[in-house]
Amino acid sequence: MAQFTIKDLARELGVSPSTVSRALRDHPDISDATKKRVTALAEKHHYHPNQLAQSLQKKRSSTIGVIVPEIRHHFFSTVISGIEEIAYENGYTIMVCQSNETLAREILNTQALVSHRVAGLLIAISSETTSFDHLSGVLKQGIPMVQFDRVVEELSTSKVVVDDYRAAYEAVVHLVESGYRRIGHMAGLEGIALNRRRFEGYRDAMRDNGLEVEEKFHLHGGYREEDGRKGAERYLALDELPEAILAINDPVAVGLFSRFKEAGVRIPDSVALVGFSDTPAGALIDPALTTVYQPAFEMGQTAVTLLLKQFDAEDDFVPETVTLNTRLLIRGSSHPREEE
Amino acid sequence: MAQFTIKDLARELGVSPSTVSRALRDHPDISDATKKRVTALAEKHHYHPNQLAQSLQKKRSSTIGVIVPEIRHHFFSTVISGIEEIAYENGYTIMVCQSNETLAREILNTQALVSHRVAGLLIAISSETTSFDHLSGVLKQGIPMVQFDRVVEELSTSKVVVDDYRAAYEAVVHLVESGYRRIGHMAGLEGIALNRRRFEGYRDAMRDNGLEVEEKFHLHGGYREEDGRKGAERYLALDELPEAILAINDPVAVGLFSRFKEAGVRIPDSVALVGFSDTPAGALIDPALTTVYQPAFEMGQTAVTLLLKQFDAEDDFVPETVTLNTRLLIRGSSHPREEE
DNA sequence: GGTTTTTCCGCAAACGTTTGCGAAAGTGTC
DNA sequence: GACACTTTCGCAAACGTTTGCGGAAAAACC
Repeated sequence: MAQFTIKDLARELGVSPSTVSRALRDHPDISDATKKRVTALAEKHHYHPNQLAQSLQKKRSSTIGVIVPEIRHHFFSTVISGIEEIAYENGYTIMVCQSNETLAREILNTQALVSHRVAGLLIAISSETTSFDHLSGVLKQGIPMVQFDRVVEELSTSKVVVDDYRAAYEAVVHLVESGYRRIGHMAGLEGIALNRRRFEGYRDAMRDNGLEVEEKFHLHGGYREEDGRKGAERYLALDELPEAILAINDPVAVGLFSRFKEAGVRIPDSVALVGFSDTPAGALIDPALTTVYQPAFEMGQTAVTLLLKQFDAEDDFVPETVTLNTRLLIRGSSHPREEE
Repeated sequence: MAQFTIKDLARELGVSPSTVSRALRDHPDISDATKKRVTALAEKHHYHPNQLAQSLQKKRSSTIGVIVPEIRHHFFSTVISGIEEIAYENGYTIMVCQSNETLAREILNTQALVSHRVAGLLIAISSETTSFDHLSGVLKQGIPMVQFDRVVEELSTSKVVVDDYRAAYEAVVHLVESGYRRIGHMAGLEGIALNRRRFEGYRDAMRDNGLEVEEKFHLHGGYREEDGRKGAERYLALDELPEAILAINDPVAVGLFSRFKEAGVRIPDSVALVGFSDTPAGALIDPALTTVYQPAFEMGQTAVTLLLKQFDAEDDFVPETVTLNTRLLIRGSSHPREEE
């Protein structure tokens, strides 16, 4: 009924628990004969070691903690998928928490994971996270940590990011080459490094092409489709629309798209759109959304890999930042402008 | 540097570990004075109990295991989100595994979670899962389990499902009322209860409306968009197309949609489409996809709730099956047929 | 002031492992 | 047959908790 333990095996075999333990771990001190007896019985009873006891004793668990803003967002669930994949291959299981984009929950999440003595922590911070005490706390406890996607630069950890600056820059160049000049930017919240980098890419690309950033076309908002719709409202309330908009991500772009469409604004004839991160939805809207593809699955894989590397390094470890390549997927929503 | 323990607190305060433990848990045997001293110091050192040790000692962990076919699928990541939400509120953290739709990994997943001595298990089985020894094994170990979405009827556990039969039935009725008669069904794999129930709903609705199920319009395939595209190929290879197709889920419907669109088949004029489960993509394609909305988030919430209920029940527990309501979202892809 | 009761706390065992150390056999050497 | 090794195993402590039990001191009773 209950769980089978080493002691039970030991009793049944008439040996000591330590012998069973060593036999199972193939310790040279144990004779082949008893090893066979032990493994046979273990097999028979479907014995699996209690990871809790094992972790406690070894002071090292086989669990990796993951904190993301929202599990159900396509980008993050894909990252998690990638994380699980590699973690699984290396004998780790993952504990997943979501901060719901709030700092308070993020703090509680980290505490919970520390309490569970995870071997390491993978995190993409919430949009509210501007103080990092909870994270440096984790580091101080000696728990390895890797940040991905949304990272705080100040913290000395490994990081996996994409080159947001370059991605945004290239997206704008593409728009310019397609004939769009008055290009707006529907940005995320201010103060977030990722948003700032994308803005800078946008700004510099504009400047380098002799174009001016028109402040009225530069809005701030959240990360969801709903925020995109709200943004569209604000654009519609202006006396004129930009020729193109670079959105902070795909959901926002889709929000802009659907609200614009309702309002009778034609895409891309009246307003061209470019998003970030290739959600499946983007490929299906009509016209399809031009977007910066971000390798979410690979990002998850890379994050764990860096963490595992840190596990092995122990002493001579130096944080590493991996920048993954983005790819601009050019589709209908930024179709070259017909000359007029 | 390392983790702070009860012993450290005890030493620093000059009391015994047991006193610290009791003080932290507000045991009446401890005086208010020492309770204050203990909690103050614990606060100061950011002490958090080691869950591993706690679980080991209490023989009861605060972790809930979750196994889904694929984390990155919208439906499942939404379910997981719902699970995490309620689990979090009740002081549980979740361990997430994906079976990648294979039985082999599902078995390893269950073993890993049993090894971690999860308090309970939530599972949606893989499409390969036709033998259940690994699951009955879990039950035999005394670990409570709740199945959701894809369930195996034979197992005596609580379940959360939607009424697939009725949902499919209603979808077909809607198509019939919209003027479609020769209705095909792009089904999932055979042998899966869920697929069978949807098929039966489809079949009975056809029969009750005096229509015939035409076998050539009844195809089997997987769950992904790609499978939908393959299905479309097979439909296109027929000498004629059905007037409408009920797809096993949204990704498949979207796959049908995009392949049909490429082939110049007009939706819904030539072929009407109905999907299952309301992925965001469905709302965005043009025409938007008529679909059976499945309350994924709520399904996750309900599953944990049932599990928690079972935790409390202990002795007098009887498995319970909750059937959540679906809702047919009628959109453009099944627009009433113009009379000819 | 003696007895009983109450208050407060510590000892020790336990949860299921792992591991250093020591000890009992067996093996080999001269 | 004495000695030194080698092989094979068990004892016991430890990981960080919790908890039954008992005991010392304080409080309460007559």
